[in-house]
Amino acid sequence: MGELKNAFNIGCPNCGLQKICFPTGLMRADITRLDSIVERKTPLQKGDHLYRFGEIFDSVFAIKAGVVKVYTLTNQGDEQILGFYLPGDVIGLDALSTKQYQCNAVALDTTSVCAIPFDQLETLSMQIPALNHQLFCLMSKGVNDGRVHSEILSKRNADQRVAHFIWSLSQRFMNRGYLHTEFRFNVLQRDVAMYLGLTPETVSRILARLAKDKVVYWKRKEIQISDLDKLRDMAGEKVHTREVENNLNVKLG
Amino acid sequence: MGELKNAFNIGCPNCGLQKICFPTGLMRADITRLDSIVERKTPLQKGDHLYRFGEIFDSVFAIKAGVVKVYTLTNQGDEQILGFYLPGDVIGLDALSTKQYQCNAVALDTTSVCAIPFDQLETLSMQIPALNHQLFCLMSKGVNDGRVHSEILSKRNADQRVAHFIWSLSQRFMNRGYLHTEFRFNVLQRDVAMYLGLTPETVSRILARLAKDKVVYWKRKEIQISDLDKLRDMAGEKVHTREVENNLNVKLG
DNA sequence: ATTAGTAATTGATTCGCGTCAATTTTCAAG
DNA sequence: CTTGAAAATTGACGCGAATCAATTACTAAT
Repeated sequence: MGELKNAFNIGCPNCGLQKICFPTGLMRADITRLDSIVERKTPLQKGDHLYRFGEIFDSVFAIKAGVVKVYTLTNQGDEQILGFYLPGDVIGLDALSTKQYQCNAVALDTTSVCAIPFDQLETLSMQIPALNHQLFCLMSKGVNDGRVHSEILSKRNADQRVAHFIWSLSQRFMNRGYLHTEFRFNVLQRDVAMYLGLTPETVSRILARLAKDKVVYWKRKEIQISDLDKLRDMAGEKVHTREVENNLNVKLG
Repeated sequence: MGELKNAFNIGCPNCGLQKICFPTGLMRADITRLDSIVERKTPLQKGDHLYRFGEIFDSVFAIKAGVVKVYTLTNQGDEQILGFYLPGDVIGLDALSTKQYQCNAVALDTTSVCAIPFDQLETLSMQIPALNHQLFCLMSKGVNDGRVHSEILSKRNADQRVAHFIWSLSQRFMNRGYLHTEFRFNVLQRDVAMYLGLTPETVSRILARLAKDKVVYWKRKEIQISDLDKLRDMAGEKVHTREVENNLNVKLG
């Protein structure tokens, strides 16, 4: 009982997510200082909101366990889903410029988060250059993630979108040190469809085809990837060769 | 001659873009310190690149005059256009997390920019909290702009996309204190089409209809908006009422 | 275990926008 | 001014994904 109660109460210095969360690149002493301002919340149940559009921005959130969906409502009333966030991800930083949350964030599963009051975080980051830099990096990554999403939406067809989604999900599980060919992902296909700018029917048909072709099996909350290479190819993911990048690396005189 | 030569050499303290660029919210003395690290470049010609994908990130750029297109190349080789940037906009901040520029940035018109070496900017921002905060805000805005773009791409049809593009462009000219119903915008319709995830043919047809309906005339580099309200409606832009926001403003217990 | 409500599946049909093709217009270089 | 290449325009046609509709499979609450 006591153990269970404290399970979600592990501090930053002992957290398994240090490599991908805030503390990346911080000294041990600095992690302790960061830890001192972190508020560890009791776990959220499925359907609970972390924040809603328009609320006064006070904290950013680091996810320790579970899944969080970030979305807005269009004026026609339908959801625009902007992302699904996993343990180690930090959300809420986009509210900064307006001092109000610009989106809604809801737990899709039992979810555990750390809340970090932003004014304290900002004060602390003025004293710890590495923390400040880390904050910049997190936001910079947020911009880039949005760009990838835009590219998916504007350039790829339905098959590529679904393939890319599963492939990139797999990569995220891998980066976190989890099994990346077989994992639990408790998100409705309906939500994935919306995220990809597709309808549930289209996603369902594509998943049926992926199963028939023995590439991916996605049933209920379980995803199993049988042919990761084929999946990457279908996703149209570029293989990063240093050559290509260097050829483009022509300086402006 | 001497005047012309110095026209692009105005310092931050006298720059007309203070309200929308970096100096927002800074004290006069701080602006002077910022000014001291700014490198004012000679104007770029149409087609010149500010930076290219993969180059080592060293500076962010504030645009003083002209237009800059930011884009990437997909593995199929076609352009993914991520935005058009106007005077007062700051670009390059997304390169931060990887230390390499993640996009290409090219001048579409004679363009004047300030380059700000990022290591110096970061050092200075550690000494000036307001500057650090402003940097956070700029990046936060970048994230939100990306989200708006994603929403356009995933939820709106071709007519709404084009209408929204012109309307939002108009708003940006307004915010900069320029004429917002009649202005010069030296960007190819082909590029706008790519940005909107459409083909040039589709954009051309829609512009023809907008002209027939006496809403917008876009010929060559000139845009003239005759019916801004109609345009906003067509764009499907939500009218921000405080009521709606407050209704959503339900705190999590 | 039963049941009601939500999600997923599958098929038939529709339609918005892309593709292809042919002119016309624009713009920069000589 | 001339000329050639790039951009924009306009029309005909086809396809991919949305929509509509009906059935089946889950899930959670009684």
